[in-house]
Amino acid sequence: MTGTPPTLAALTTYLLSKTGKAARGRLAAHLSGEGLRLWHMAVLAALADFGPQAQRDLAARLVIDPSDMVKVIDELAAADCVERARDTADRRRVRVALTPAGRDRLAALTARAEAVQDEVLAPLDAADRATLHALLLRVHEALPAGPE
Amino acid sequence: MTGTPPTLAALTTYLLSKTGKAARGRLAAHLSGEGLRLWHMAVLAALADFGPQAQRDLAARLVIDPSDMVKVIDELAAADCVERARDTADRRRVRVALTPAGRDRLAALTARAEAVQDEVLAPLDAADRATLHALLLRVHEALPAGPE
DNA sequence: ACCCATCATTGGTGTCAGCCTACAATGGGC
DNA sequence: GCCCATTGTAGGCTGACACCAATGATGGGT
Repeated sequence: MTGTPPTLAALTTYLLSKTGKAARGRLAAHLSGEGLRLWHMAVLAALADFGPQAQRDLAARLVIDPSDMVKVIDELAAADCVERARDTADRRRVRVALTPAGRDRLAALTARAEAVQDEVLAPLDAADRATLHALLLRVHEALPAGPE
Repeated sequence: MTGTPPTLAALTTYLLSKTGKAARGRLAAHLSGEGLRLWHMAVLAALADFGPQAQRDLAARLVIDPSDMVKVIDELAAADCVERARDTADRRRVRVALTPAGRDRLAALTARAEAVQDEVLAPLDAADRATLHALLLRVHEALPAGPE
């Protein structure tokens, strides 16, 4: 079966959307096996890369609604991946920090993500993957921050 | 603000997912202005590329649930983009065909899609876009058909 | 001391995509 | 003629996602 209509396959954005969705879907499937969603991984990554943060700053950085961030942090805290502590200087703020367990969890998740990546990018050799990554990075950096 | 955590930006699949979502979102926004969704465009493209089809074959080709296909065709028919006709040989089947109006509509939509593409791929020159497209095409073709 | 802004939190809304069941009409094997 | 498979159709359910309003605690300016 010819599968995809050539009119669509000719659009780079279509391929981008389709392959991106495939990648996201696969990773999400793996994560849901552990009771996690993609936002959980994003939060863990942000904490690992940028250190402990006020909840609000985390939400702003990841461009997620603060009220949704609460739930994500709730679940991460329930899994001992994250610790909440009132900021002693400004007691309105809650400082969120990665626990050792959280760091391990993140390592395991990135390993899974790389496995998914190997699967999705199977037809490309190392050089191809590098150029693809570089191109996408340029596109991504030029994208406006928000979802729109 | 540093925006994206490096741990995530290092994953090609993350960039793929993010840029793909951006592209899809922008095009969807344009389409919704005309009361259409992405599936409508996909169906129009499939009809233009492969000719009139039984509804079931269309659904199988695009990997969409037949019951959802009904609604998409309903809306396309209401907009005079598509014609339904019972197959005279097998009266269970419905042959769906593109109308001239539908063909025009598709041309307008692909023009919009290319405009969105120009916007998203702004940081890349023509050569970069060509290599990106070629790489994505290889990845896409290697992807299994279904969503999983 | 007072007023307003900020922060985390709760809870609710709307949308959308994907999926699954039931059903009526039709076709085709036997 | 009978039984089962196929096709289009209708309807509803679910999970994810984004967004928004209200509230209680706190901070800080004046």
